[in-house]
Amino acid sequence: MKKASIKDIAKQIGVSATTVSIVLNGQGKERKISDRIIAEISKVADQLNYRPNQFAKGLRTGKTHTLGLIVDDISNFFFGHLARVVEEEANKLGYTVMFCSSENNEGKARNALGSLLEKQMDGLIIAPTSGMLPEIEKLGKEKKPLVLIDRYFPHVPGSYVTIDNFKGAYDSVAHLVKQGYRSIALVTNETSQLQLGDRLEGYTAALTKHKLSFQPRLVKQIPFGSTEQKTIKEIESFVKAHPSIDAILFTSNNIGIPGLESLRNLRKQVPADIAIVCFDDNDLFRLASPGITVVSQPIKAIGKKALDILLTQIEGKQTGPTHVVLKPNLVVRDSTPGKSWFKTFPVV
Amino acid sequence: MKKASIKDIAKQIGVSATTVSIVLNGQGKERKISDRIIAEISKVADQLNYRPNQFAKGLRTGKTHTLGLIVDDISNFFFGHLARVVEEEANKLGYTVMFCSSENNEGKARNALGSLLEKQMDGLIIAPTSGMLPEIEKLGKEKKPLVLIDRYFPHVPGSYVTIDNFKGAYDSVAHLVKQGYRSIALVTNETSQLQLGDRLEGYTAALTKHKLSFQPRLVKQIPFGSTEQKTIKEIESFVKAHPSIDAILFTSNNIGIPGLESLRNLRKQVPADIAIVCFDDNDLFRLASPGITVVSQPIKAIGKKALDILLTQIEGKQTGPTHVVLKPNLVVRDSTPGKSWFKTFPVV
DNA sequence: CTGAAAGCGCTTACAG
DNA sequence: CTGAAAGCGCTTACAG
Repeated sequence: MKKASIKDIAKQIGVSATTVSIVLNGQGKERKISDRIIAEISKVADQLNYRPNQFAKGLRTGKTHTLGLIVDDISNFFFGHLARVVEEEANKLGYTVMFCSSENNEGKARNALGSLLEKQMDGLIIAPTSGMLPEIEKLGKEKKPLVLIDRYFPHVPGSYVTIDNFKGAYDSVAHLVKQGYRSIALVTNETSQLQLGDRLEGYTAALTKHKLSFQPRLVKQIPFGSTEQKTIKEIESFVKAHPSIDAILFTSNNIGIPGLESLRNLRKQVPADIAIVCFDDNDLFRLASPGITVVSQPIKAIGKKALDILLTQIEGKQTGPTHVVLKPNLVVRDSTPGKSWFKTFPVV
Repeated sequence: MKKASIKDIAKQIGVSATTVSIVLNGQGKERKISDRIIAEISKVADQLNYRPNQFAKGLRTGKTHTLGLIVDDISNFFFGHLARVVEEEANKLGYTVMFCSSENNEGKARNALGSLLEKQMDGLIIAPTSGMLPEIEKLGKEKKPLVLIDRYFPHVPGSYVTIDNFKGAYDSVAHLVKQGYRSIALVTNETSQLQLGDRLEGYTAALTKHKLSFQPRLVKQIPFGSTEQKTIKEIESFVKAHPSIDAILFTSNNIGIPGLESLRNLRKQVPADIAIVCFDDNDLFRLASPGITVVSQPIKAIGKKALDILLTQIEGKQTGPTHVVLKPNLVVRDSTPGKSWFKTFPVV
């Protein structure tokens, strides 16, 4: 059984393709096609299991009703959930979305972008890698509907949705200081990526503000693309090398989750030996005991907002770039109980 | 700057669209186009930032090099990681993939399928909902390249990749019995879905085999689509209503993760009060203390195998339906220590 | 060595 | 009330 086309329907009824197209697009009444023909077309379309070819349609109309989303890793909690809300909202509006994972790898990111562009996406939501700068600039010049998420390029015009990363880190450190921790380390991926750079700045600013000196040796950077095993090992040696550390701020799940394993391998107790704060919430952090204190991002709001802005652009109502910076939320749990806690409940 | 087409390139050089098409498809040498023209076409294509319109290409050739994947929920650990390996493998082979979440909701599933079909996917990988039966049958008759994952329809011909769900449940229960548990409950979603039905059968078979009577009241079914809060509440009342329960087998993450919260709300200790086994591994189960014993699925193998089969079909080398049933892996952790454990390390 | 022409499945002025 | 014709951006026999 071959796929039915509009012509097949037309032929079978003895009517023109034009008429079929009009009826199938719901303009039958409006264009005053006779009720008999409308009914017949609908019936035959059903029988033949007709499905419009969106390619042909898109070729003709220039709209594909498909959006592209490039994230670091779709299997990651933050991006997986973000993808989910983008998909859900987009579906409600009649769009479908195509996801790609960049793995923070320039080559993959470029390929993903290229293929989404060739597939004529109506618009793009991108968590860009650093190397994407030229492509993003080019897209801006071509007026391609586009919104960046999670990070952006400060000097490139264009819309984006992020959180206040500086504040997220600042608040975390302030919280740790208040709880009595004094030797606070930062473990992060490459801080060349804007949001991680901002988190580093928030960290140092909070230290300074609280009269704790910023010590570069307490900042550990782990390159993107390191395997999980390698990350675990690196964090282990880092922690071993700095026994003074009493608290760690991890700047993302893909650092913080291996980080927990490192601590376990080292038989360091959380929070008795080391307190923990991590960016981005997930099931593990929420339900583990101890629960992990996190800087939680408003995932739903980020996804919805990004989609909103993108659709405004697609509909041509654009009025210059929109910048949205949402507030992160410090969720305090048992991994940062405060040093006084240990006096009340001494660890055996 | 408007998007450049093949004609724009042709016009600028004063050559035909045919020639440009040939060269851009790398058949320049073969078709003996002069080196000068080849060079010039490549140069201009670059300058104009030419990107072939895959729609037009697909319309003409009938191939889109795009695959569709329908899963329950892309933000779920199992399906997120599955999506990731399918994406990765597909990319290597020059395909991109379009994901949709069905939420185990018939309406959404149907919409997702419809839209993937309209978008002319070359092939489909689907974790089907029960109501999809007629559509799946129809696709089979149309010879659409298709492979089902996670579950299938026993009497519908077609390829699928699953694990041995019966064995997964059977082994879990056998393990629990060996550890000394005697009142083992099953908490699951609707068992009308094949893989869950198989898990229920494995559970009852193992009980019977070990001379423990199967007690229907110890099986709790929670409908798909229940909110997380509702699921938590339902499991709470279930556990409260059956104080004899000393172990629970959860048949999936979206039951087991809320299940952990229920137990925590009830102040039930794992494993001191209740032992736990859950289908599908994830970060939480692996890193929580106690670590949760799981039936782990070989996610990579499932994804790769499904893609393999799909591509064979797409390339027309099909030789009848292929059925792959992979072995699950029982990963024993601290949530099922065995009752003797408590004698050695009494719980305070 | 290169090009004219047809066609993939649609939509859209335009005409009657 | 309905249809013929052109065209979206490509590829592919076919011809010369």
